[in-house]
Amino acid sequence: MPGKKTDIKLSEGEMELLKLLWELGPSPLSQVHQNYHREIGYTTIQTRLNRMVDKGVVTKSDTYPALYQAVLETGDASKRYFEIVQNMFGGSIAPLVAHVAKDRKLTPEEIVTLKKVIRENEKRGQP
Amino acid sequence: MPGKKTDIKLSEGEMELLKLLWELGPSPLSQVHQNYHREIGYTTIQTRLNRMVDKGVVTKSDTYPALYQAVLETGDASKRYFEIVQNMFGGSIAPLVAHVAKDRKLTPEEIVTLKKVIRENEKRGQP
DNA sequence: CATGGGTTTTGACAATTGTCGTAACTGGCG
DNA sequence: CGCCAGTTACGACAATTGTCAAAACCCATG
Repeated sequence: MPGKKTDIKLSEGEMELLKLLWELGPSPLSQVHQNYHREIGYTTIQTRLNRMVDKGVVTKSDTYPALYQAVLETGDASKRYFEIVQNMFGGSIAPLVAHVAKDRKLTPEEIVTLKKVIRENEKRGQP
Repeated sequence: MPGKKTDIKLSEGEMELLKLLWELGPSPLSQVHQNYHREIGYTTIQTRLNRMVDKGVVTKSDTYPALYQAVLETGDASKRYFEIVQNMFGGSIAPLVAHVAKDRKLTPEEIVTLKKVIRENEKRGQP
């Protein structure tokens, strides 16, 4: 299938809003604005959000205070970011993980997840 | 000290070139151009590179075929990317790793590194 | 030293993004 | 119903980025 989501391009600022929408869930502009991490014009957020609607990564309800909602799933964005990281580290995420781990402790959950990932990967490697 | 590197902003395309410069080492434009992963105008690369020189992340020798060289270290960019990823996943890289592992098999080296990271992290956690 | 082929400089232009101001619109309330 | 505060639609503008063409330049070689 052509015209996949693959070619949508989001800027960092848009990613920021996407993340915020994930956290907040469907929200009216006012809420997104209030929860934005820094001082910024109301219509600025509006414009950004609307551009995202155009790109199809966010939907806007037709209710009165319209609700904006992320369409793109966390996984999709994950993917996009992975592409960036991939490009950066030549595909190896180990250095990145090492870097992260050096800066802050991994949570138990993360460790569990990582271990599982490794285990499954090894298993898949030697059938 | 103010005006730190912290505030330089590189686009994805610029990061791409930075990465290429790390791989190639100091290189003349022609080389950077030849090694670019896709069809693109010679002067396009040049413009991008020169803009990076303006930003101070790349130097350009004054020799005849001028050599471009990355100033920013791998670690710095790593850090920058980490910041993005951090912002994205709320700091947890586990999902990212999982995603990567799902798409392609991890190399033995990566597994070793990851395991080590986990081990050290656990150790640090329970002194 | 004149030439021809890479190299560099210039200048341009479109698309994207960040940022708003302001005008138009909607709904509840007095 | 008419008004006010909040919401939305429009449109504007600067900065950044991607992309190049064309002119100007430099130098080894004939």
